[in-house]
Amino acid sequence: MALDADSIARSFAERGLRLTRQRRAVVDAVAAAGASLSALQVFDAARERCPELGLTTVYRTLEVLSEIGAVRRVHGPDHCEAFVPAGAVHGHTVVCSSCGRATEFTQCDMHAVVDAAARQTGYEITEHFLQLSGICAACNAAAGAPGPSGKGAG
Amino acid sequence: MALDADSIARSFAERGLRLTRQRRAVVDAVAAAGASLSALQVFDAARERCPELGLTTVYRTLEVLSEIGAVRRVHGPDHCEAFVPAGAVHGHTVVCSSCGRATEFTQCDMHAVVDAAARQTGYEITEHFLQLSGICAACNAAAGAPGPSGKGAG
DNA sequence: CTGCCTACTGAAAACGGTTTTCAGTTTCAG
DNA sequence: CTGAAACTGAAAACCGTTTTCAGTAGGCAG
Ligand SMILES: [Mn+2]
Ligand SMILES: [Mn+2]
Ligand SMILES: [Zn+2]
Ligand SMILES: [Zn+2]
Repeated sequence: MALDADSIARSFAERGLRLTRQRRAVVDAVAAAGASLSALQVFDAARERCPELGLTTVYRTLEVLSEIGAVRRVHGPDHCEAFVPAGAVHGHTVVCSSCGRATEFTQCDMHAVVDAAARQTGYEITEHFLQLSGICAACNAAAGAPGPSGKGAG
Repeated sequence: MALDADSIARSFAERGLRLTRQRRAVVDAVAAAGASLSALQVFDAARERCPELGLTTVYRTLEVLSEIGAVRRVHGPDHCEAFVPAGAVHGHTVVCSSCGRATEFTQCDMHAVVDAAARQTGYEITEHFLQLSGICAACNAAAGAPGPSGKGAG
């Protein structure tokens, strides 16, 4: 289930849920963000579109979006951190350790790794959770040349 | 840094930390567990060896063990969940979705996957967080048909 | 031994993100 | 219109974790 308006609307309808103005604001805020967002950041962003929105509704909506696969959670090494839009049924997230930008990737042929792990541990492996981090193209370019430094986190 | 008594003792000493009875109880509890343990579960297990142990000390000790790489955090799809002993400098965890047993694996040749992700996203990838789940050998055996002939593994 | 310094401790309080409760409000079918 | 069900935000409750604090343990110099 992707994070486009139509799919969302359909998923909500299927569950007997209404796609209210508040919920739309949350969806739009997550979709518009290029980076992963905490619940509070979603709240702040969404309130610019819908000032009377409450934090409670943000949590409730993110929960639904997570259930229908429209957003994915990002885990840091220490904490459960944030949400990112999920565009593909099976996809993973690369997070830029410099600026926080999050991008989805879908080319994850894990057969070799999964086979090796199965052989080593004796488990029958059914799922993989993979999350990469690195430097995004923009940050990489900025690091090599002087110029208008964007938003940096570091 | 592995989770054996000597390495732990050395790492603690290097940091000017004392390896007290309470801390030893925490280390032993994590090391003895075959599954991932939450802080509270560590507390319960460790108190059998050291009844006057406090929860505060468990958190403080797990923090140190995490810093020196003797334990690793396990993330669930929704939550940051638990701690597992870490035996290798670079290793990952397979968690049994049936019994919770956690096993470490080290054969994670991610070159192909990382290259594909880099090509797809334009990121320069520097780290990977990978966590597998599936069914451990014991659970697989128990779930299979009681007869010796009809065992289906996948 | 004594005294001193620092690491360490658990109980209790504080903290902070999340969930629940509650008393309305909105939406929609009939 | 009426009534049912979904939905809402504010406030309270919740709960795992961290901080505070007053005291304890242990190594070491004298
Ligand atoms: Mn994948
Ligand atoms: Mn690896
Ligand atoms: Zn970046
Ligand atoms: Zn199992």
